[in-house]
Amino acid sequence: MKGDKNKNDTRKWTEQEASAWTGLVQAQQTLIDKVELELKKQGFPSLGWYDVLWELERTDGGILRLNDLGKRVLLDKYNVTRLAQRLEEEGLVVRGQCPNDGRGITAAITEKGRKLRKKMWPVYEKVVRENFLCKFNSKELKELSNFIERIQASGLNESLSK
Amino acid sequence: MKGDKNKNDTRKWTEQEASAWTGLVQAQQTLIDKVELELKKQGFPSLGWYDVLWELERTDGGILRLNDLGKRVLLDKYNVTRLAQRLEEEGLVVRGQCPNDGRGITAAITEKGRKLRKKMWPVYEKVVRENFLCKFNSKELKELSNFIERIQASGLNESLSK
DNA sequence: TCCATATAGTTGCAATTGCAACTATAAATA
DNA sequence: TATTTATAGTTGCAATTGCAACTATATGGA
Repeated sequence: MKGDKNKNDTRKWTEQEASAWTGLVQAQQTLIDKVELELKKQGFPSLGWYDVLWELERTDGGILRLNDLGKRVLLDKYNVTRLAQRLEEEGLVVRGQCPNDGRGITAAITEKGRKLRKKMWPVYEKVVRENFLCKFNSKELKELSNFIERIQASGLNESLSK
Repeated sequence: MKGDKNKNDTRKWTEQEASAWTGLVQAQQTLIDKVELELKKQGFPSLGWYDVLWELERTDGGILRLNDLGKRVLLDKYNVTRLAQRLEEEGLVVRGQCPNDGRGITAAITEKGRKLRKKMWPVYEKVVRENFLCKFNSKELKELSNFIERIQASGLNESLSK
């Protein structure tokens, strides 16, 4: 552990590297912005709400612990707490005690929640299709997916906590 | 405009489509989260601050109008106003009147701003390299870039404003 | 069993973001 | 030139997010 300073040290990026990274960030951000804009334009809640409703709906029984929910939608726990609160205030979700674990709180999607999600879907799907999916054929989509999976595969030695 | 309802209408997504989209969103989010976490851990300001400083620094003269700045970092105008304020409070940027246009406000990076950005860079670059760049060789990176560019190429008929 | 530590969730407060209304200058046009 | 319309930026207020401290239950030993 001595003279290996420039092993993984700062380097100036190649054009390729810079464009891949900034492109990835900006493309995703722009897509998300478009989805959010369209949802709002049509009077729907944000994508964050959609994500939670969808994660619940796709789960057996439509119920999840806040903790699990948070992991799936990449939210910090304090934000899960509050989002669940807001969703409950709107009647889209019901909170309850977790049966096995005295610490656990569950969120279950309601009928109203399911209906709302279903109405939001076409709006969401249309934006993503027209701005993303439509640009790739099936083979390309697979290649892209493979690249992306590689990104997600955990890093060198990074902790995966969150 | 009559019976063309299901032309671009909602469809259920294929596995491929779903995984490409959610993968893209989650991968980018996870990467950004890691960068933010590491910056914070080392006592630096957020990525948003970095982006602004970098856009200024890479510009001739280190100066930009808030409007242009906002476009480059994908921020809404009211957020640019405020971010510029905060950066100025920290002495990282100086605001001024735009010479040509009476409405315009400029932001110029200061020496302190340049120094800070330079110190942040290795932290930022390390996270991106170890979690993203290192997973692709040069050829793959080029392919990925090409895919991403295709996403960015404006959609069917979308307005590009923002 | 008792204690230390880890995990789940909540909450107060500060910072940031989003929305809508507002001011001021520029540009277009009659 | 006078008038309308578009653009640049700001600001008050509400909603959301981030941080840190806190409560309560679980879990793993001594």
